[in-house]
Parts: sequence; structure tokens; C-alpha cells
Amino acid sequence: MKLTPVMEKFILHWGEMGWRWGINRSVAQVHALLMLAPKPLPADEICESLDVARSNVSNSIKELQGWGLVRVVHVFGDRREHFETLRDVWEMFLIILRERKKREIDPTLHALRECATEAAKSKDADHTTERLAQLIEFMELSSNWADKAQALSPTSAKRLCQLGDKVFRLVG
Amino acid sequence: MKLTPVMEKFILHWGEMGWRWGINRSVAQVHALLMLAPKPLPADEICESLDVARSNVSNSIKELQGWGLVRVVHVFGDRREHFETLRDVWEMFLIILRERKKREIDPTLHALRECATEAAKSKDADHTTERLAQLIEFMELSSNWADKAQALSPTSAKRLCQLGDKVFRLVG
DNA sequence: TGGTTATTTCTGTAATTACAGAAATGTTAT
DNA sequence: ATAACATTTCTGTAATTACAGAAATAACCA
Repeated sequence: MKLTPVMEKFILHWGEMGWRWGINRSVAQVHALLMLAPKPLPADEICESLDVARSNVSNSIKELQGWGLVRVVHVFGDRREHFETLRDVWEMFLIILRERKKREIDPTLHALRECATEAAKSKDADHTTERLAQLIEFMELSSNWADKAQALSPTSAKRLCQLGDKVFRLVG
Repeated sequence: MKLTPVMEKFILHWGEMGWRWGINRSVAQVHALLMLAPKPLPADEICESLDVARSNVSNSIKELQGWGLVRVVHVFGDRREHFETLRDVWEMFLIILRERKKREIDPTLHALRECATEAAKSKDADHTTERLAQLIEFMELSSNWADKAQALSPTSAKRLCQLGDKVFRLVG
């Protein structure tokens, strides 16, 4: 697929942003390309469009599949696997939220709890145990929040966002 | 400052997590240490505790100051600068939210809008313009949401999180 | 079966990033 | 001023990460 300047620009930017959030640039670029593609793409078209090695695409796709952001599709009369990403931005967002919670928030909470237990046992300084307790409280609330948000349907998530002010006025 | 095993464990984990979110490991470790420290620390104590080079600490601190997460404090009778981080986890969270919005969401929205304008001009495929429009809508809502969240006081943010179910029941 | 094409895994290299130590700069005191 | 210490910036190296190309594996077909 030959890219237009707009597509190139978007793909470059998406790669850059993904990278800032700890996602490999190529992975984010493949994702960006699939978002723009009007139909599922086979790996070699991705190589060609992005001008990267076949192996790179293979690994990037695998990574995106690990996130649940890319699926395989078979095209009639074509032996190659074609790849597509979700069409709904909100659904993608919820998936990423779910994954990052699982990969980062949960282990952090677990580690913090271990730290707190050990700190109590080993009589660490009051300041340490207190600080850990604050962090645990924060992470627990975040965790609950993420659980609930992640369980929303894409449309509910969008509606909640659109509610905007209403939500914040609950506490403001 | 001699670290206890609990402190070490926490610092290591915090460094790891920060790193997964695109923050340099040393930077996150310095931040972790300052969170645990009962009082502001001078740079050389940080070197010693974390066993890293002085220059590394200097740069890490500068980075954290850039985020607004670390401040300089002067201690009577000591020429050295001492560093402390915020005591309130929620305030830290709001600051990070604000910064990341500024650094990542805003530029993305800007780039997306440029893409959309250029796509219209250059008659890119309908699919492309449509996809960009969806992304823009999503990023705009996220941006508004982040603006409002970021403007909350730490206590309000906490209260909003504690409200939990109530908020989600607005749409669920 | 062997031939053909698709895909993954392996291997080496290039590029980037992290970071220690040295040098330079700035600061305070005498 | 210059000595003593504090801090930042520079420079080279080590470690990691990214990634192309080759080799291996798998899938399909005739």
C-alpha cells in the first residue's frame, strides 16, 4: 500500500507517541498503519508500506496480538494471513487500560503490599511504613477505578467522558 | 542514608515501573528514594544510597524538577542543596497527569488536526479522513477530561475516586 | 513426495540510551 | 584573590534495544 503524506505523518506521530509511553516505535507504527488501512493487510504489504524488515513486522504483529489489538483475518483465495486492528477507538482504549492495569498496576500493588508487610516485621522507620500505606491506598483506589472503567462498554465509556462536567461536579 | 531491604525493594520496583512508562530507571529510583526519605536529601547522599554517579543524580534531579516533582530545600548551616518530593501522592498524580497531557496529548491532538486538514485538501481516501475524525473525537474528549481532572484539588481527586461505583452508575 | 510460498526464530550489527568519571563552572568563605 | 567545596556539563564506554538478513520451520499444493 502506497502511503500518502498524511498517512506518513500520522504513522510517524503515532510511533513517536507510542514510544513515549513505552511501546516500541515499529510496533506503534504497524498499529497506526492498520488503523488507517481500509482493509486487513498481509505482512509483506506492511513491510513495504513502512519500509521495514519482514521479521520486524512479524514480531510487531505478535506484540500487538499480545495486547489484543490486532487480529488475523483470512482472505479468500490468499494463503497469507491478513491483519486488522479494532475499528473502535474506545474499545482499543479500554483494552489498553485493561492490559496496562494487569501488567503494571497489579504487580505494583502486590509489591507494595509485600513491602508493607516486611516493613512491619522488620520495624522499618515509621516514615517508611506511613509512606507505603499512602501509596497502597492510592494504588488500591486506582486499581478499583481501572477495573470499573475497563468493564464499561465502549459506548458507555464514551458517554461517561461526554458527561464531563457533571462527573466532576460531584466533588468540585 | 543506608537503605533497609524494604526500601531497596520499593526503589527497585518503582524504578522498574517508571521505566515501563517511559521514565528513565535512575530518575524513577531517585524519586522513589525521595518518597521514602524522612527529610530532604543532598545529592551525595542520594549517590551513596543508590550507588550511582554524582552526575547521574544531578541529571535525574534536573529531570524530576522539570516534571515539578522535586524541589530544592536549604538546610541551615549546610551549603549543599537538599531535595524533597511532594508528600501527597494525589498531588503527584495530578502533576504527572498535567505534564503528560501537555507533552503527549496536546501535541497528538495538534498533529491529528493537521492531518485531518491536509487529508481534506489532498483528497485522501474517505477511510483515512473518517479514521482521523474518530481519533480526533477521542483525543478531544480525553483532553477535556484530563483538563478537568488535573484542575481538581488532591482531596477532590481522591474523593472522586472513592465515589467509585456512583460515577460509573451514571452510565452503566 | 518434493516444490513453493508464508511465517517465525536466530544471529550479528547498528543505533540508542544509560551512566561513570573527568573537566569545567559556579559558589561561598577566608 | 584563592582555597575549598558543590554542581553541572562534557566525553567516552558499557549496556541495552532495535532491527535487518539469514536460516529454520511450517503450511499448502501438485
